[in-house]
Amino acid sequence: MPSTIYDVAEKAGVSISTVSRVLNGRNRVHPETRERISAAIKALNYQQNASARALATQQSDTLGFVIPQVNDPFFFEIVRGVEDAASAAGYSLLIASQPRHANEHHYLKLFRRRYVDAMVLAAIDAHRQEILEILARNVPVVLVQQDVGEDVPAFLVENYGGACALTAHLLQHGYGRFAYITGTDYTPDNLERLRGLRDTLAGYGLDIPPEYISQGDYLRGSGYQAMLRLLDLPKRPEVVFAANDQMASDALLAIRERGLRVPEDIALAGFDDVALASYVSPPLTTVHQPAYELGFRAAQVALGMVKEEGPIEPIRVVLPTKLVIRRSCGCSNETGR
Amino acid sequence: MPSTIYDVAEKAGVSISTVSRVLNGRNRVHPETRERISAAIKALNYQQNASARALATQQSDTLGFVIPQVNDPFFFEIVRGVEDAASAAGYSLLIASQPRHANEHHYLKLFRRRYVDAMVLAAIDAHRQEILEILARNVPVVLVQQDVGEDVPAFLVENYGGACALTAHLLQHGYGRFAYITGTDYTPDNLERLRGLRDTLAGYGLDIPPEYISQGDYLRGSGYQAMLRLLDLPKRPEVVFAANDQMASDALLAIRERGLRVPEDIALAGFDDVALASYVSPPLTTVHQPAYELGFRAAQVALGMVKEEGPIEPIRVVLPTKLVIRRSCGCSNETGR
DNA sequence: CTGAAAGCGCTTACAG
DNA sequence: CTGAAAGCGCTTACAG
Repeated sequence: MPSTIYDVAEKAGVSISTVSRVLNGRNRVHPETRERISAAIKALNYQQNASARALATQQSDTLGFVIPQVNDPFFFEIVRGVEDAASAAGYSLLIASQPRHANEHHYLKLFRRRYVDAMVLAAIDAHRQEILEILARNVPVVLVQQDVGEDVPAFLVENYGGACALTAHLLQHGYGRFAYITGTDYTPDNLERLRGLRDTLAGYGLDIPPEYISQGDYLRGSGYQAMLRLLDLPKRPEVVFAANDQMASDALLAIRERGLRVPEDIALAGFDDVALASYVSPPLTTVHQPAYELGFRAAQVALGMVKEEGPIEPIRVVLPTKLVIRRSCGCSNETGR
Repeated sequence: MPSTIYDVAEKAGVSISTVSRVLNGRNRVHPETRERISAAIKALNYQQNASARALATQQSDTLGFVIPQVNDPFFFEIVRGVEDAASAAGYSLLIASQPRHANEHHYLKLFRRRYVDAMVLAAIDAHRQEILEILARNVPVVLVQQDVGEDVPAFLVENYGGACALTAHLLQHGYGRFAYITGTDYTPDNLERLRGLRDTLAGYGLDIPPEYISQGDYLRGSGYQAMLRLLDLPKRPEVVFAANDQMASDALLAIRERGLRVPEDIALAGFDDVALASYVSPPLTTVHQPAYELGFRAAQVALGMVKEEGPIEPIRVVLPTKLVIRRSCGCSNETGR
């Protein structure tokens, strides 16, 4: 049986109020008394019961975090950021992963039980209504890589701008026939990236016909199939932009399997700047997303809102992306061209 | 203000005992009463307070999980397994990541507060003493990729056998001068793999001199430096076995940078069978570890022990590994030789 | 500086 | 089938 605050109080010859005081270190306690209590705590190997504390204080000191049920290194970078921010602030991390397309958002039920003082949802196909309800109860929610309206706090990334910068670079190489391997639309980034691609092409009087847009799902393997379809087109693309590095890497495998070379026969680019991107050969030209920072800052903001009074302010932060030039675009070294 | 069980009871015109009964669905309740209560729950959008429940029942329905503070895809596969097992059993997952070499094991303090009904520790440099203490309090802990003695439950992987099988295959190619890029010794696997390598070589009258063992740390980048040192040896190795795929992939970069080819000039192999292994070129011959299963089963066992009476049985499971032949070893296709 | 008491929101024997 | 009451282990005004 673990010992309780009563055991400590008894052993130290004081009331539990005083024990509680030294535990929480807020009020002043006579040094001698404090000493006795500390000794008793150590002797009994006493640990505060977190549930009892949570019940009494109405806060759990835990941060809820939800990610989609995928095995994407990009998300795990986000997780690391969230974890670091939480533990730096003295919070625990309760993680739930959410299957895509779940009709019931189980984690939300869980988290609404006050299990959690704040939550961050990463790339989750959240229902606007549900989130507003939670916010209305005054528990801070911040979204990462997701957007359900101006009135809910969100950390986003410069998807459009990143895609524009990348496309502009690709155009510099002189490519004219572009193809795009799409991700899914649970989150806004896929469409944003496509929009960046299209707008930039339009500025050069170029367009991208529907058959040059090949459907993938961001996950391992899908880029391979999508690339094969592109390769079967009467005129194969000169350059393909995949919505993430994973799909670009799979596309690379498909291209090579057909006996073609990257970038000589087909140039290639991805998005994310995941570790994989620099290990494939040729290494991928891509757009860096600050995944760790995304998670870290989102968690910081969510936790910061816990203490604040009044309604939650709609914060919206768009983190910059950065073009990373490697060799799959046709550049011969990593400093460009 | 979220509503409580009292609000529901009042609205339904019953006592809180009865509300609790329908909430937990154990005892029988008159269908009509149940109906009224369910309606009240829905109307008030009532959610059980998890802390209060945990305090009353003495269990939190959460599983604690600790991983080292590294960004290794191998660990994230384990995480997925643990998460799936936990949510299948109706448990939440409390995650903590533990810096290597931390003098204070913060997560342990946290988890001992009864925050957690059971815990699994993956590849953590745990102190045997601490773990025995926890076990003594009757909270199940199971280790993954770690071993602190026969009396604490652990899920391990056939590291020795895997290394033997790999080495045997490499020997078949006729290589004689072997090198090893080591990982760290926080967990037993590095030494086990080296032992497998050595024993198998010994069977052929071969040995591996100290200068052919190059120190890495499993993490990104270290394999590059370790390989460079090997390349600077008067006689470069014919084949190098890196303790994980990450280091093997970095070694590949180093070899290529020196203008050498894999496998023609130097053959290469890794361990883990992480996604990266099949994307580098040539793809890595490696040893598959059932990471997801490791996590899933460890969590299942830990959770299973929660309900059981009496002392915790020392379970010890060694999961099989599997040789995965690709091309970095010198085979020309993926079916071997 | 310290203690007695109420309260946080549940569950669970115990009666009936 | 249902209710009253005690208890889970804390915190926090309120007195003193």
